[in-house]
Amino acid sequence: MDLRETLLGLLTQKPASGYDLKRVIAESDLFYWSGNNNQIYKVLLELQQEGLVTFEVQTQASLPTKKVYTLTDQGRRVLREGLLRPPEVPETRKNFLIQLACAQALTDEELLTLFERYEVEVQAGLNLARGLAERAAKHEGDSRQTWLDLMTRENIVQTWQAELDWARRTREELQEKTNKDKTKRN
Amino acid sequence: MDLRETLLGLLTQKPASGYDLKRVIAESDLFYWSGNNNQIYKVLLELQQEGLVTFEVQTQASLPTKKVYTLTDQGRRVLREGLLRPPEVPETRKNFLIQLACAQALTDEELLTLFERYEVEVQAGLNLARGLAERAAKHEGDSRQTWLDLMTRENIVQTWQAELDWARRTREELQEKTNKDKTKRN
DNA sequence: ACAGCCATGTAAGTTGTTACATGATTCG
DNA sequence: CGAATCATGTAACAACTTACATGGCTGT
Repeated sequence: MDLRETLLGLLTQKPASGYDLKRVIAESDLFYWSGNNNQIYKVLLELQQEGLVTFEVQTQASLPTKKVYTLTDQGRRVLREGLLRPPEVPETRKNFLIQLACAQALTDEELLTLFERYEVEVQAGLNLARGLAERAAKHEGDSRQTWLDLMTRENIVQTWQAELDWARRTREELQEKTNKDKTKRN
Repeated sequence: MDLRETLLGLLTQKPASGYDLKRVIAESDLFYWSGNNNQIYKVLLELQQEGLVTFEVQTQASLPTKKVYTLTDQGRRVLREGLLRPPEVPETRKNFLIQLACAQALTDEELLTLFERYEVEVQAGLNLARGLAERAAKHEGDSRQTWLDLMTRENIVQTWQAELDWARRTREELQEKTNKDKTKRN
C-alpha cells in the first residue's frame, strides 16, 4: 500500500484535484505521508501516463484553474488487484523504546521524568485520536464503508490507549523500584 | 532518536565493530532500520570525525581485520543530551487500515478473507514477539537495564496483542453483518 | 566445489522531505 | 496591509534501500 495505490484509493470515493488529495493526506494520521507537493503531483502525472487516471481541467471564477483527476476502469482494476494481495502487518517505530535501550547513562530520577513526559505526549495523542473517532461516529451512515471508517478510528484509539496503559504501569513499577532503592540507601 | 544516536546508544553497552552494529540492527524489530552497510559505516565515520567515537584496528588470526568503535566522553555527553530531550510519540504505519479506507471496490466475502489473512499475519507477528520476550525473560539479571529491556519486550507483545484483538472483534462483527445481509436477501 | 559467515566499503537508486516560485483572492 | 487559502509546479537535499566488490576462512 504505497502512495500510488493510496491515491487511486482516494479517487474511488470521488474525483479530486492534486491539491485536494494533498490536504487529505497531510491532515490525516492514517495516511502517514507528509502530503508534500513534490510527491503527489509527480505520482498523479505518472498514474495519468499509465492510463490509471484521467484529468479534466476545470477553470474557476476567482480561483486558480485545477486538474480534477478521475479513476479509469484500468485504474479500478489495478487498485482491486492491489487490495486483494495479502495485507501487510503494521510497522511501528517507537523511538521511546530505543531510548530505553540506550538509557544506562541516566539516573533513576531522569528516567522517571522521561516516563512522565512520555505519558503526557501519549495522552495528547490519545485525546486527538478520540476526537477524530467521535467526529467519525457522528456521520451516522450505515453503509459498510462508514462502518469500516469507524472501526479504523477505533483501532487507532485503542493503539494509543494500549501504549498509555503500558506507560502508566511501567512508570508506576519504576517508581516503586526507585523508592525501594532509596529506603535501602537510608 | 535517529540512527546516529542509536549507534551511540549501542556503543554504551560495549565497544563494537560496524559489522556487529549492523547485525544487531538488522536482526532487531526495535531498531527499525534495515541495517545496511552503506548507512552504518558512513554514520560511524561521521561520528568518528566529530570526535564522538574512536576506533581501534584489531587484526585477527584467520578473520578479517576489524575496526572496534568505542564511545568517547564527548560522545557520552552528546548521547545524554539526546536522551534528555522530550521523548517522541510512536509512529505507526498501518497499511491495512489504509486498505480498508480504499475497500469500496471489494465484495463482503473478499473483505472477510482480507480480515482473515490479516489475523493470520498479526498472529505470526505476535508469536515472534512472544518468543523474543521469553528469551529476554530468561536472562534474569536484576539490573535496571535488564528490567527495562523486559518492559520493552512486553510493550511490543502488547502492541501486537491489541492489534490481534481488534482484528478478531472486527472480523466477527463483519461476519455477523454479512450473514444478516444474506438472510435478508433470501 | 559451493554456500555462508566475517568484515569492510562503494554505486546507484528510491522515497520522502523542506523550501521556494507564481499569482489571484479573501479575510481580519 | 499582511496573512492565509487555492492551485500548480520545481529544486535541492536527506534518508534509506538493494545490490555489488573483495577476500580469506569454515562447514557440508
